[in-house]
Amino acid sequence: MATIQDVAKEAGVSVATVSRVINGSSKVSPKARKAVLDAIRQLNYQPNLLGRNLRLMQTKMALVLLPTISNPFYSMIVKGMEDVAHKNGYNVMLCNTNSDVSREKVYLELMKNRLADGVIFLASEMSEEELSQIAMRFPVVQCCEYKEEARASHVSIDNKAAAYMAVKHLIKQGHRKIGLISCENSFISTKQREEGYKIALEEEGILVDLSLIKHGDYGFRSGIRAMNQFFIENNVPTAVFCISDSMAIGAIKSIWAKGLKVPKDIAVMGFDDINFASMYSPGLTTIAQPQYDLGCVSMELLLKVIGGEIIEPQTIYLEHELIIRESTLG
Amino acid sequence: MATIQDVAKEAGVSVATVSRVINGSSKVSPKARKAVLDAIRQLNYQPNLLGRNLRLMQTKMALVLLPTISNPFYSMIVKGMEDVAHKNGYNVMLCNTNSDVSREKVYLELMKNRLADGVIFLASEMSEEELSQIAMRFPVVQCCEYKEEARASHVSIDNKAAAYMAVKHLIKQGHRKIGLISCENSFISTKQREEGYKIALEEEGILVDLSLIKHGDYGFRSGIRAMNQFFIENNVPTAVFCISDSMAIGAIKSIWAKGLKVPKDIAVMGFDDINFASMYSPGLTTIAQPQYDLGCVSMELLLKVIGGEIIEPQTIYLEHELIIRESTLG
DNA sequence: TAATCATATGTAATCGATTACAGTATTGCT
DNA sequence: AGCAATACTGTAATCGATTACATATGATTA
Repeated sequence: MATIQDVAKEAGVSVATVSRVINGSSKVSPKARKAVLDAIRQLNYQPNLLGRNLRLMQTKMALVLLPTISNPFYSMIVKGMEDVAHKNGYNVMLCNTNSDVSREKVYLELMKNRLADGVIFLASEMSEEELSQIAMRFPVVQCCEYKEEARASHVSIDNKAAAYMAVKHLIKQGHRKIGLISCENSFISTKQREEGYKIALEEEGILVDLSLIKHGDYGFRSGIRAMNQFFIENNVPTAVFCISDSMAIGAIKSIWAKGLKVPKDIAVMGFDDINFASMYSPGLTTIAQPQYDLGCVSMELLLKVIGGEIIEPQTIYLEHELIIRESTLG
Repeated sequence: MATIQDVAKEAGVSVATVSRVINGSSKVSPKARKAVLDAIRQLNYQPNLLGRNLRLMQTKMALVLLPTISNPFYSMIVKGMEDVAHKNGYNVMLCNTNSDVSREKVYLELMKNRLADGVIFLASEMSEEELSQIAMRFPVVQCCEYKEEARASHVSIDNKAAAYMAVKHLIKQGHRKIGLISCENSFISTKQREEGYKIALEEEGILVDLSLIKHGDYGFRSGIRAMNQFFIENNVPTAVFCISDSMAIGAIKSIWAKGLKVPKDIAVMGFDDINFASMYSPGLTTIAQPQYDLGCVSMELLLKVIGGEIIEPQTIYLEHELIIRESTLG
């Protein structure tokens, strides 16, 4: 495997000149440039980035930690991140954490070991203190989920306003007994969506009834179970707002199992607008997040932090959108 | 940021001793070891892998190129690859290629530039010659999809046998007029699944009718369109085998739109057993690939190639499984 | 022509680790 | 005590790039 030395020798110049040709960092005579280019082609030379990165103390690599790539919600976000990164000469290293803190930490070692210049967290499970610690020493951005107290930038939608909009839509359809299928976790989005749900009800003078709030784990099966609870308790709402599309689809399956129709008997709303939301029958009414933009903006922010353009943590909210489909249109 | 030099000074030993403590490469006196360990803790030292990797000319990093992370089919495969990699001190770098050859090549540069020790391709779009070229110079494994002529190892299921099994199942259910929704692409799996379909029919003395073969692009919408074709041409099979689950779900949606029932009027089969296959109503009969194992085996193979234990390209087939659900059970 | 300046190029230090080799201290044995 | 073997440690070269600084060359001007 050819090195810069080999190229220099082949071209009859010094390594400095070869380096200058490669990086275009300063003037090189046309003759020398041609000799170097010829030698590079001749030897099929590829610069060894290990050497370069060591010298420059940078890797042009960004870590992206996400719970699982199997969640389609993340795919457009990642696409946005990648597009921005590539536009700026950066590469993205995607890391599946499986929502496991120790896995997260293993991957963070890559940054601590100088194999990445910065990190974006998607739904990290780490504590606020740990995150703050890391953010103090390295460039960090949180995307979608974030820790309120952590001294690190974040980019997300306004989940409270989005949930508020969702529930308002159900109320406008004439519903007064509205269930919520939420999750028992520590994500800020969960808390904020629950808040939005409550505020929308209260604003209409509807009492928040805790027996109408059930919990799942974002997943399809948990949506079935949560909806079943309503039937078991014989306390069935006329509309259900689920904080994930997968749970909403589970809820619909549960409703069908009782011989009821969606939305005629019970209206169902999801959250996230995963691909499948439009593929389903009935099409699922949901809240769309600007996933691609969330990814773009997060990466832009990270690159600025890496570049030292930003020191103080930033907070950026992007717009969400209500997507009305058949599952709530009586 | 502390370096090994700083640790050496703090501990009052040489860098060699520090390195030996870190790597446990040879005997170090208990006293020196303690001094080094203390200094490391004191200075919060993390070895700079850029230096180490340059010296050792390895990165303990494996590239995984996949068309898109949004395809749930890949997620368990990737999980398997990651688990095996981590067990062997390796990290995985996931790269979204968007089925774009130029993107693939950009990512391959990372390996050519010594930032990764090897690469696994999932459904590469590169030509056989290009793949062979790369496999000659670097450790390469192909997973699931592969180029027949490329001189590189591959791990996959036997797609022909799997499709054969699928169609046999439909025949056993009493179907004689069986449609195929395939794809127009150059993937070997497509070709092999079509072959399996044809052989199963011929074996039963059923003539292969080309008007019963439609093409999509793996996606949901293309499944709708393909199924619609049958209705438009007024040449509707009693069962349809789709080479992807998403197209199968599209086909079901199209069938419903005609006021027909699945499986009563038309049976539908998919391929891949994506998560959603079991979430759908009716549950989708499909062929499951051992995704996790495919990932594990691919990575094990790659590590062996990297380690020089394997020189000649290997071919490994894993077992598939027929998953029978409601969509074909009349 | 000599002095000045601009341009092109090369030498060698540097990044942070690993490790061959050499050297020193300690131990065991006779 | 003397010597060999063993255990430990340190010096310095090395990986492959970048780049500050020095130097050589040629062009320009007084």
